[in-house]
Amino acid sequence: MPAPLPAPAATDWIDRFEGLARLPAEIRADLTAGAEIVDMPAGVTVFAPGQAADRLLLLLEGTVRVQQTSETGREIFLYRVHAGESCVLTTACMLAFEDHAATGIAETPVRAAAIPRAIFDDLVARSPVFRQFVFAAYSRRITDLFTLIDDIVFQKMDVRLAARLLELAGEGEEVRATHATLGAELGTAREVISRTLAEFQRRGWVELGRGAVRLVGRAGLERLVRSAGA
Amino acid sequence: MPAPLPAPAATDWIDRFEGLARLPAEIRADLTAGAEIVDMPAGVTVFAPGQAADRLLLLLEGTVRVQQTSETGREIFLYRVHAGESCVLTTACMLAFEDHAATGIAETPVRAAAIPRAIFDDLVARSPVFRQFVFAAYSRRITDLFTLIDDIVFQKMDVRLAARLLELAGEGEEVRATHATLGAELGTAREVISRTLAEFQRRGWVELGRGAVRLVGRAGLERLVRSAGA
DNA sequence: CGCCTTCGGTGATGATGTCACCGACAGGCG
DNA sequence: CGCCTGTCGGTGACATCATCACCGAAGGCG
Repeated sequence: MPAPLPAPAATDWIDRFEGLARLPAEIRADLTAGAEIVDMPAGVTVFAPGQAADRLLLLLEGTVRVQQTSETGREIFLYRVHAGESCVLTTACMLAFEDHAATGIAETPVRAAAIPRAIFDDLVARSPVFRQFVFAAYSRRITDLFTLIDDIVFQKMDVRLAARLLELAGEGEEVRATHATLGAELGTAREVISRTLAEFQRRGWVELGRGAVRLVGRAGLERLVRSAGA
Repeated sequence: MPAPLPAPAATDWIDRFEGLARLPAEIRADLTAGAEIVDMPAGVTVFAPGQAADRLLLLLEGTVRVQQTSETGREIFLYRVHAGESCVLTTACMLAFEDHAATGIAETPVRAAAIPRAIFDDLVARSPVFRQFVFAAYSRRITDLFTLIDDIVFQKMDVRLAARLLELAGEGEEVRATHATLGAELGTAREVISRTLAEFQRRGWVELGRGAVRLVGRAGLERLVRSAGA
C-alpha cells in the first residue's frame, strides 16, 4: 500500500544520485528548477517504442523493468532500473530524436524526477560533472548488456536462475514471482523454470509455493553460481 | 592489396561522417586540429579491457570487430564498426574513466581519426551538432545490441546464418570465412555451422569450399530470412 | 458447492550445444 | 615426389533447452 509520501523539498533528491552530489550550486539550481517530480502507479508503461522520448527520468522511488518486445511478439527482459539510477539509455534516443527500441514498465509505484530534453541538453553542455554522470550511467548499462549477452550464450539455465533468485530475494528469504514471470526475465520457457526449481527443491535449496519461492539453502545456490561464475 | 593512400587533406575526412557535415566552421577547425590520423594493420587489437580509453576513434577506412571475451575465456561477436562510423561505446568508458568491457580488433588495415578525451569532452560541451552526432551513434549501437539479444534468444540458427552470409557477401558472391569463424560471430559451435551449411548446400543455396562459401541461390536464403524476420 | 482462471507438472519431440574423434587438404620441407 | 604438421570440415553420441500438448491442483467468486 503506497502511503502518500511527503513532497520532497525542492533540491534534496539530487543527493540520492552519487554522481550528482558534486554538482556546483548553480547547476543544481537549474536542475531542480527544470525538473518535475512525477508519480506513477505500478504497471504503468513509462516509455515505449513509437513514443518520442522527451525527457530523462531519474528514479527516486520504485523500480522500472526495461524489456524489448521482439518482432515476434515475445518479450525479453533487458535490465532493471532501481531508485537512485536513471533511464539513461532513453537519453540517446532523446538527443538523437530517434524512437526507443525498448519498453519501460513500472514494477512498483514510481516517483521520479523528469528532466525535459532542452534542460538535459543544456546541462550536458555546461557541466563536466553532469557529463560524467551521464556517461558513467551509459557505461554501466552497456556493461550490463554485455554481461547479459554473455550469460544468455554461455551460462546454463540453472546457474542463471539461481543467480536471479538470489538477486530478487535481496535480504529477504522469499521471492514472490510465478514460474512464468521468472521465465520471462531469463528469456526461457516456464517449463524450464518449473523443472529447474523442482531440481533445486530436491537438493533442499528452495521450498516452493504457489507464486512464491522460499530460499532455505542459500549456500547451495551461491555455490552453484560461484562454481560457474569464475 | 592496400595501396598506400595519399594523406587526406586536413579536414576533408569530416565529410565522411553524415552527422558531422553540419558542424560550424569553428568547431570543424578544432576537431581537425585536435584529431590525429592513425593507421593500423589488420589484426591489431584496437582497444581491450584493462586499457584505459583515452581517445575516440572515427573510422575512415577498414572495419573493426568488437567482441566480448567472456569470463570463461570464450568470445562473443557484438558488432562491427565500418568506415564512416565511430567506436562510440568506448566514449562512455572514456568519459566515465572506466575500463572497457569489450575488445576491438582490426579486421582489415584501418585508418582512423583519433580524438583525445579532452578534445572530445570540449566538443561535446560546445557543439549541439556534435552532441547529436554522439548520441545518435549511441542510439544506433544500443539498438543493435537489443536486436542482437533478440536474435540470440528467439531466432533459429539457420535464419541467423543465412542473414549473416548475405550481410558478409555484400555485393559479391563469395564469403571467405571458416566455419569456426562464422560460429564465433554467431555465438555458436563450428559443428552447428557445418551442419547448417550442409543443409543449405543440399537445398542448392550455397556451394562450399575450404575457407569459403559461395552464394549461388541468394533467393532461397533471402526467403528464409524474410520468413522469420517479419 | 460448482465454475473458472491461473499456476504448476509432465512427457514427447525437435533444435542446438558439447564432446570425441577422424579424414581431407594445404603448405613447408627433405 | 613423399612426408609431416596444422588447419579445416564431417560425423555420431549425448546433454540441454525450447516447444507443444495436455492435465491436475489451488484459489477466487457467485
